[in-house]
Amino acid sequence: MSGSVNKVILVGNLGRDPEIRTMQNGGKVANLSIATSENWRDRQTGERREKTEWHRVVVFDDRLIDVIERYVKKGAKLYLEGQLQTRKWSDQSGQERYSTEVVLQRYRGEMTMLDGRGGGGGGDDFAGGNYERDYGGAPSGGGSSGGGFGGGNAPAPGPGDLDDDIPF
Amino acid sequence: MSGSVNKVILVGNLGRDPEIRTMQNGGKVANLSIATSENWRDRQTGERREKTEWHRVVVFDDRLIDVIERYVKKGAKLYLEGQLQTRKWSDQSGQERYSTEVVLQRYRGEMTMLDGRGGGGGGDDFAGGNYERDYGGAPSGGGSSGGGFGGGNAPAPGPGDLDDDIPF
Amino acid sequence: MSGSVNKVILVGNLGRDPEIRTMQNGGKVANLSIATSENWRDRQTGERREKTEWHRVVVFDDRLIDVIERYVKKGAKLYLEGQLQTRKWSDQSGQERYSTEVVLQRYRGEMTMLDGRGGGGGGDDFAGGNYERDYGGAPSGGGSSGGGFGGGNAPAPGPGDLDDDIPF
Amino acid sequence: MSGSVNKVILVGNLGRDPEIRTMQNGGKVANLSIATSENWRDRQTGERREKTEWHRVVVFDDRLIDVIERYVKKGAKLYLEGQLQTRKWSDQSGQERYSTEVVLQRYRGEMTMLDGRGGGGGGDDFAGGNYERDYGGAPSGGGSSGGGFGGGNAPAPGPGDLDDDIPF
DNA sequence: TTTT
DNA sequence: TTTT
Repeated sequence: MSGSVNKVILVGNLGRDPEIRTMQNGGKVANLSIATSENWRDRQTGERREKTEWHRVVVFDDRLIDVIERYVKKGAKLYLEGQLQTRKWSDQSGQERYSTEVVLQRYRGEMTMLDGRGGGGGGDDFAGGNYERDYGGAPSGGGSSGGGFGGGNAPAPGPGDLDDDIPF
Repeated sequence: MSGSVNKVILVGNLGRDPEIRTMQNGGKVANLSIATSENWRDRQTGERREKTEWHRVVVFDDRLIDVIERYVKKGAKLYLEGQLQTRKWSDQSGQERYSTEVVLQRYRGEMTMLDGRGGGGGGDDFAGGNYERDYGGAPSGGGSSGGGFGGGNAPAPGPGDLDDDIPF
Repeated sequence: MSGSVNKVILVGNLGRDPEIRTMQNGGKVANLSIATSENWRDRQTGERREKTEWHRVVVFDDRLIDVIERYVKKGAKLYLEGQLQTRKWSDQSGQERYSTEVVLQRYRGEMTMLDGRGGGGGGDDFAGGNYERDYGGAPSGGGSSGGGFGGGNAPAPGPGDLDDDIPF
Repeated sequence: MSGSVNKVILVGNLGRDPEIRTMQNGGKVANLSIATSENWRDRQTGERREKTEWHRVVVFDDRLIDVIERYVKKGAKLYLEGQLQTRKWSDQSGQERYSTEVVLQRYRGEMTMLDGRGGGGGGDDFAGGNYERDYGGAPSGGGSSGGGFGGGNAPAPGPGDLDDDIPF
């Protein structure tokens, strides 16, 4: 189908350490179990209640997996963006089962660490967060610049040279 | 847990008409089956391929369900925003099964119709789309207004009085 | 227009304490200045670079503002979800100026605190994050439940009773 | 900063044809003007009101610009995902001005056409929507597969072979 | 102005 | 300037 979007955004904490395996083709897969929860006051009883939801997350992006291996542990708080996928599998008795996962693939998912962790180790090429934004190349060309829409846009200032003094 | 986010955004088409039921408590539930898909060219074979993903969507918001009943049919293209929920149930043989759904609840979900449909049937209080933004009350208070951040913000212009002539 | 979506999602840190004012109508407004940034390695020079973007955020939701007043300080990391709005104003010389802001209104915005802070000050009815999910009422009715789609959905288990033992 | 997210999601219609220019470096830039709006009933007067918001969108991704050149015209409905950027410029009188835009860069933005248009012309490599998902390569490896989390995940079924018969 |  |  054309014209579709399939996007999941999660912020939550890992319930256990990531599980990382190598596939036959040499690629890696990381499985994460992440919890989100919500609190509310019960209208009837006035009591405070909480409901936790657990999400299966599967990462197929080797660069993200590098970061996961180095920095992501049980308890870590993550921002994750991926796609919903339901896959069929057969249980031990041969019955068809379905499992729905949040899948992160290269260029189709993002991961950002939200606690201070990371950065600790000598990892030169990863400074403690937001790996996704680091895939290479300048993030921009950024400057559409120029004044009016359709006016002569400027040369392309490049990131880092224009927004350090916004007055608010 | 505090500090969590659980959000799903889907744009896709309904694979069948919505199924709407009334619960014991009088509330309604709508079940939608929505497809998203992606296309890509296979690097090996050079062939074009497509993969369709089906999503179970459950709506608990009576206002959205009103709209669904009136305007949403098989084939309709929708923007949906909800939360991931996995629930346990027992199959006929007593085995535990899990099902993951995208759940829209009041104030915790959005639905917008993306084809021209709707609006057709004299519906005064719904003009063909974006029901979510219609929950009542002015959408704004809108005007933070005033010039500088922290400067004296103005009275609150209210929606509709300021953006009809943006020069781009 | 029908069929439109206007959504901004930010995760970043406050560059200064929130500014909160009371409007003529008695409602409150909070102004936040939040930074996001991205890092990348320059392909030419091989140097690491960073670009910071500052965002004006305006909150019109008194419940969120209560939380902000109590818990949100300079340096705090927040998840914010709101809408883009551009408003016109006149500078001291009478010139028309435009300012674009991320606006959070009630039921049309979310805020979640992402650092351990909050919860500190005896606040019984707010436990350190995710205020948005706390607007009242059970978050669910949650249980579509039942087995098959269209099958007889169950009574509505309610949050909190089903997902503490998902086996993954 | 590490740990930040800067994301804008828009669904709306183009108010005019895209403006496409070639930069000095040979890259292209597309400027789009897209409208979103919301409707609500005024609580005081009971009247229906509508507020339209206009957004400046700047696209730096040549692949998306190819699609825009071929298929995107005034009136087109689009799903767009990009980042907020505010840039400084000087007006004719030398005054500093700021302009906030939604910027789509390669691998950091998405665009999906939401009306039936496109696909018309012989465009073999683009079938009428969702260009973003077409960047190349299989979208997956898709199959984490296997039964349990941490259990031996299967070979990687690949997209397209498993979900045409999900029973809901 | 934040943060790492 | 769009769209309904």
